[in-house]
Amino acid sequence: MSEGERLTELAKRRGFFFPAAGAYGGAAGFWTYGPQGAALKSNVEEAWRDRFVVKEGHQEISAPDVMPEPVFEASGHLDGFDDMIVECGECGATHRADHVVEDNTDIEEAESLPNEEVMAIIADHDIPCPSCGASLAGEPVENFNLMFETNIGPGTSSPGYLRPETAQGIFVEFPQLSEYARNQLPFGVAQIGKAYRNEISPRKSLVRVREFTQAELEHFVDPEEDEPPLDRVEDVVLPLYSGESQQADDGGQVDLTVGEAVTQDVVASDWVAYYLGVAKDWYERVGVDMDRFRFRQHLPGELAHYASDCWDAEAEIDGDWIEITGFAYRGSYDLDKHAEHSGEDYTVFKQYDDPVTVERPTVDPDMSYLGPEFGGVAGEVADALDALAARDPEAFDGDEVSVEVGGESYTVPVEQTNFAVEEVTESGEHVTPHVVEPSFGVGRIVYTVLAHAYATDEVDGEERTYLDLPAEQAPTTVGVFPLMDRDGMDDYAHDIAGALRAAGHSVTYDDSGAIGRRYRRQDEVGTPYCVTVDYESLEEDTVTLRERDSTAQKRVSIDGLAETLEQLTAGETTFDDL
RNA sequence: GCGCCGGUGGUCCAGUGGUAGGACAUUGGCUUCCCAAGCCAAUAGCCCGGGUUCAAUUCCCGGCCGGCGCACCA
Repeated sequence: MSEGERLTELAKRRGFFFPAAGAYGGAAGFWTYGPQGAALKSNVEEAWRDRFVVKEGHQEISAPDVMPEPVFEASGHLDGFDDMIVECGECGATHRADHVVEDNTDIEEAESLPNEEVMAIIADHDIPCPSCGASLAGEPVENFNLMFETNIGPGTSSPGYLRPETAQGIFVEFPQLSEYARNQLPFGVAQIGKAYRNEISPRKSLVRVREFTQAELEHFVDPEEDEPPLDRVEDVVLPLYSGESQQADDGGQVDLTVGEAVTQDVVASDWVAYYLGVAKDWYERVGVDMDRFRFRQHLPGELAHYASDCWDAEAEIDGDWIEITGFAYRGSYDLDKHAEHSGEDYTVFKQYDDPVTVERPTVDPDMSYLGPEFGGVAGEVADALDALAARDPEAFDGDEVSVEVGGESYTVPVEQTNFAVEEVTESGEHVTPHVVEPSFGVGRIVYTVLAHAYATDEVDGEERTYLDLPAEQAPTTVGVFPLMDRDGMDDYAHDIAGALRAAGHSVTYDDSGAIGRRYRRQDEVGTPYCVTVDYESLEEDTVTLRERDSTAQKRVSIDGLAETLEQLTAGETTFDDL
């Protein structure tokens, strides 16, 4: 059985995750997290929040899942997510229409052409189906959009879309968010939420799904000035698989510290390098096996439209590397787009320490001259003069100056332009922040953590399955059992379970079946500790504390039991030291 | 979306043109004072629709779901 298969089996049996709406046949790409899975996922999210929001001093928001169409016009998802598809009438295979055109003609960027035109090109060139060779001429070219569409309110006049990434919810609100950050760069805004993509074919359980949870951070920085606090992570070792290595015949993964990766320019962006370092430690914390983990650089052809450099965190399962996080330097792409489409201001005003005085060439053309002289183009001539002054002030050195408007040359006496060089005092400038984006796929991380935690060993000649989840992530912290369900041991155990719950622990009480069976149940859901009440407990107020991974037991006092568990799960003490 | 394979209690499987059986799990009881023990009992299933047939879980067609390959993965 593959790792994936045995995990899927355990996940369903123990309540981690299973296909949604199975009673109605299910819907591909949708999964329900059961009690254990929801708890694990929530713990992973909480650990992310702790590290990427709280510890970094960032802010978290929660934007809607549905946004109106213009948001996605601006973000590029309406076009970029919209694939042109042509279906072969012979074999039924579907192909990217723009791709078959590009592959069979000299035409580039066929995606930007209208569907009818692409269809005509296919017919003109009699392009064959890549699968079966039959002609695709005459087959309709249609759109397939990966976004789920809906209508906002009654009717269809106001289309909306389920967001295909949570990021746009942050970008679009930048003007407000900047205000809350007192317009001071840098600042980071995070969001944990659902995103939706109508994938053509969902695969591999939680890996490729149609509804998923993202944990994204958009760190807005001043590209001129802001530097990441690299000293905090410079010694973190990164397993890097660079684009260069991927393309080399004998290339492989190279371990470099964050500091080395930056000085050797393996990771181009210091900001990306910083977050690779932060993230590496975080993956280890939540239970990703570092022997099955790497950072892989996107190849040039793989880069998204907005990214200048991008690294993925990947985890290995069943021999496949799956992307669990993307680290992208998005530049000012997103804010520029929203500024352009919305007409709102997506910049911050950066005030200089000292105002600077600059010499600025200006013109103030005498329109009472230009008007009669040039008629309808007078305004354009004036604009051209203005632009020329900024570009080439020396053009105004002579008696006359010429500009071109609409292919015609217009000559104006310099005297009439009122050319001057003024001293202007500037107190600052408008800056469009650049964005550093670590984007985590929570479900994939949960899946990876489970796959990597899956372990078997032998206890008293019997095979045992357990999840060696980090205590912090485990759905349940402690199982509490009465050795026998009688003689007051049950009451005593109930009291302990109640006290531990009151102290904030996640507790499972179980009095069913033999004690060994109960241990194994908890092993399979990764519960790190079990407490058992026996006859001795009733007289001496002690219990046995059992550790999951070693199955070792120690007798401890019930006084301070909650604190002991707290220290164990926080890693402040070890079981061996008890 | 195309192709191949598959879909039987919660899980893993066996089996059959006359509506099914095991193992594990679950629940109750007995037993048992620390690692899935034993005994008794109970609960629980043929993915959906259509067709062929006296009769379909079984054969055929379509759908849905899953795995794999191709394509896709901004």
